[in-house]
Amino acid sequence: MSTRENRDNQLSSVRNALRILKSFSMEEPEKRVSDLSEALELNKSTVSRTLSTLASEGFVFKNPETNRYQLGMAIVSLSGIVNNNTDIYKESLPVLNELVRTSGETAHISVLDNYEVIYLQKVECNHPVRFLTHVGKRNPLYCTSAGKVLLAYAPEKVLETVIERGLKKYTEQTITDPEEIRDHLAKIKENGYAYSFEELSEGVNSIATPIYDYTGKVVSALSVVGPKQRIDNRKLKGITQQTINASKEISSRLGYWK
Amino acid sequence: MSTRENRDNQLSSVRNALRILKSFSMEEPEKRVSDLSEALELNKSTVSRTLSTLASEGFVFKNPETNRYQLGMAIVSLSGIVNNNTDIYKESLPVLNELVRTSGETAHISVLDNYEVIYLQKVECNHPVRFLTHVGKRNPLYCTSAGKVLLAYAPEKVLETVIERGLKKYTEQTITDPEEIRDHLAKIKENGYAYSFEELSEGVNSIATPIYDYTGKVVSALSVVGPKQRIDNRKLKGITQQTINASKEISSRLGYWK
DNA sequence: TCCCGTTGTTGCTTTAAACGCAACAAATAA
DNA sequence: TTATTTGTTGCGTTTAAAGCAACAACGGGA
Repeated sequence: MSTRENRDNQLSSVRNALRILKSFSMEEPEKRVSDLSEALELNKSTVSRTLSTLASEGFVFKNPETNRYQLGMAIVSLSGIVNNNTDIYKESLPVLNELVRTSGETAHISVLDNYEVIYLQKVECNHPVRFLTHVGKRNPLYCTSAGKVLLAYAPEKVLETVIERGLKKYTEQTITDPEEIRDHLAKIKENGYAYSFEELSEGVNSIATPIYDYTGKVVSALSVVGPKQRIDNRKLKGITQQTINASKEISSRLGYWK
Repeated sequence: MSTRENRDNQLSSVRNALRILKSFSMEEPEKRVSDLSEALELNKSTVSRTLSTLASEGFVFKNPETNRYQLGMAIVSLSGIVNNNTDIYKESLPVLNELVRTSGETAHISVLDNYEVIYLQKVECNHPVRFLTHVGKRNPLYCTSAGKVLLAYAPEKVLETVIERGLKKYTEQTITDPEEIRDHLAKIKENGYAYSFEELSEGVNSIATPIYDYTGKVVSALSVVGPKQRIDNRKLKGITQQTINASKEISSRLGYWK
């Protein structure tokens, strides 16, 4: 999990800028000054000047056709640096490709960040069902298979915080009882893999396993996601085993011996 | 090219924060407060407080082992949004894969940003020669094949600026004469493809072709890069044709009809 | 292991810079 | 076209960022 301390003693104009950047989303990739001004409760002029600064450094880009702002290429430059310095990123791609080939489903690598699961890498299968997830997407920890794996191996304190923040019921299957989650995570640690059967989205199942680094710490999760029609009882065992094998392969590439 | 105007009328603390983010690189992915303070000529306390703010929003991450700062996951989240809203990104992957399979060399998609070429996407070949480029990497426009393609089809003003900024001689083959570059780019536009024979790095050749969007504008370049031993006279014509075909395929997927 | 040099953070004061207001310009809608 | 909403900029006020310095916390070396 990342450091989110020191809420005080911070630079408010920088915070404004970062909040502006974060307010862009897959659904709303283009924003206007007024939108941001209203949403973030900042003065129009503050937003305008902040965007101007962000634009001058390439973090946002003013679309000359729509006159709206969108995220800029500086973001891409920086993400390339993050990726290349995340060992998991480098080592996992060939293994992911192979897993997608054998399982026939989309696979992801994800890590825990700020009490959420964030997808670092994705290899899509050929089936036309798409865009459930994307690189950079964040999801809750307690109702995705990858999130549950990460949560199961994370310090107890993380689970406490997740529970404190509330367990929202996304579907009929979402576990919202703190005690039930605790038992569930204990079992995941026992088994070495996690399932999510429609716990976040109706009709979507997934399987996840932990990835260890050379220190023996769980640093990320490998997950296979697909519609429940394809990830069904008949195929479950096979895909689970393939996922376990793949995560063992990635772990060993990261220097984990066991 | 992106907007880099309004050097005045900007928020200096935001600029500091963005400069700090940009100072991370592939070679130096971890930075200390003092490093940044010295490099950017900012007071230690300013850097410390800025980093603290960046950390609280997840843009940097304080490595608890080394006590150094590195780029954070918020960057990855945002880059996912940029990618998914760049049409080229979505449409090019399968074509790139096929091109890498047939040509046997690494292929990239790149765009022009701030008078540089930036690589948006990369599919690596199986050969063990690696890490010449990476997603997010920036290179000069005038001595890479992708850069020259983008430059050839960009407004004249861009070339003017590039020349004004100076044409650094990276190798014996780098073109540093403004008149020569003009003629060279004119020929590229005539041919519809560009070569770079060791113009940026000794021993590295590349081939690039333009990608058009539905408005008929060149929005990006497709390039194939490899060591000169493999991209030699014998193979050049074949790979050039494959690259042309692939870029036509991507262009048509973007709605370009011709 | 201990020590010393270097580094990171924080309180406080000064000063500079960010904010809000308002007016103008520009774009969009009617 | 006009009317209305939206984006930018100048200016004065006020807040907040920068700099200094002290302290704490590492880290390297003996």
